[in-house]
Amino acid sequence: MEHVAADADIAPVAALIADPTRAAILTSLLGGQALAAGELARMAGVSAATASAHLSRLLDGGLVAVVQQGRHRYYRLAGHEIAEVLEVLARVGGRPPVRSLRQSRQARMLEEARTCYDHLAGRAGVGLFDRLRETGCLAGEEVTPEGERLLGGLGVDVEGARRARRRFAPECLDWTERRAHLGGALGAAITAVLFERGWYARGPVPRAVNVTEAGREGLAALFSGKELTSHTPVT
Amino acid sequence: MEHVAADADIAPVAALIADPTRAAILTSLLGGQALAAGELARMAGVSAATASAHLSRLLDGGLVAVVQQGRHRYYRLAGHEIAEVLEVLARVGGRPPVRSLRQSRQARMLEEARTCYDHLAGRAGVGLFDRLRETGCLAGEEVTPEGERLLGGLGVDVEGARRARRRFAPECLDWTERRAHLGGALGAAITAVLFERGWYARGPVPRAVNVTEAGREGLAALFSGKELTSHTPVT
DNA sequence: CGCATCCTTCGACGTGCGGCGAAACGTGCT
DNA sequence: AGCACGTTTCGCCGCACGTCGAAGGATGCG
Repeated sequence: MEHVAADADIAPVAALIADPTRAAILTSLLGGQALAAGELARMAGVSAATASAHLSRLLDGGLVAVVQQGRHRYYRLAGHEIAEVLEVLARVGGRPPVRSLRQSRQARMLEEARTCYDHLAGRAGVGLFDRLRETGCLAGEEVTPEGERLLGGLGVDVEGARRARRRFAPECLDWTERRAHLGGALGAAITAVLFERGWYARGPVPRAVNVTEAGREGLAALFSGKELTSHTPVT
Repeated sequence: MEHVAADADIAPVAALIADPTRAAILTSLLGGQALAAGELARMAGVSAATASAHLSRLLDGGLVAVVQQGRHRYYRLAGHEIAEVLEVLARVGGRPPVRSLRQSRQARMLEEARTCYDHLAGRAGVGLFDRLRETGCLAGEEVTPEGERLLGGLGVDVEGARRARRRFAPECLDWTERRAHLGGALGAAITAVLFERGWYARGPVPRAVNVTEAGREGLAALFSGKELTSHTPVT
């Protein structure tokens, strides 16, 4: 390299992400939750030994951080910049193959609404998140009294989610929308209710979901200030 | 992989960047200029055969694009998203040690005005391109009679550029501005004149250039409707 | 204490991939 | 046509790395 700015070596970092198993581990961690080494091994579909080796490399590569808790070791992404890298990488990685019509239809469905781990993502996911914020149901990582009333009326066990071992209401980066949607225990609880009520239904494509007619109406009513079971106006 | 996001495979893209030689090639291309295969081989410090293999993989990985010109094959990054990936990757891989003041100053200089292969790029480059379009000197890939008069008065050999083997007046994507500037034979011819007249001067940093006082005045006069040598008003 | 669980280290195996030289291909120059 | 040059293709070699089973610490529970 003679003339060009001697930039940072990007190769080592890229190499860490380049392995499919490590990539699976990292994307599993993208939700923001810290996961135990064993869980990550299962998710990536490799033995514990293999996962351990990968986590070791990711660790001293500075891509993940670890917290020991009892006999578990919980790994998480080392910072939001790491999530950024994965996001932008996914964007170009997803592109180039000029997908078939069938695939592009599926891709559009996934962009519209899908499950991310166990909560809602895509346009539907960030939309829901935005509305919860706008209406003052969510403030930071906490549910306001107002939100507690609205979600409780829906049938969401907010208290149960709060007691769960996972993080309560973390933001989860959405790669198709480049914005946050609701993850964690609360995101999962809400999503579960949406399915129970039949407001969302799983589609033919693996992670794709569709809003039902009932869901459209229910959500509109929910955020237009009407209670669901009773008729007491809000605010 | 059973439940977790099977989003876009980031691993294959990362793998393409993971090799030091390919990383060197890609960062060499980050300047925006299209470089010949042989040049890239020299820069990366490998044989032509090796570089060719890498370029081939980068090509069908969709990271670079190629333009054949005579017996040369000029490679460039496939798009601004690729540049983005490299930047972000460099951000986390590169020692967070914030760039020195000296380096950030250099970076700003490059954003303002630089040479892209042999023509003007950066804010100055796209600005010049915009003005040529606005004033009706350029229409598509052609120079209008009006443009011919203006450029001819400047001292640009438009006819010579038109006879050149390279493309006459292609748009060249500018990474820092994310917009087009003027490349090709005409872009090079104009840039050459700007240097001859002393309107632009090369700076201490490799590809950086600076507009001179004479250049500021000359360009202002040029586009305000005044001829340079004669005094015949335009339009 | 002793056992179970979780995680890591060790040793060994297979393969994938980057490297080069030589030859083939295509294009421009005379 | 013939030569020169840039680029790609073709073998071939060697190393690095991902994989696993088994053994070796840790830690928590009864």
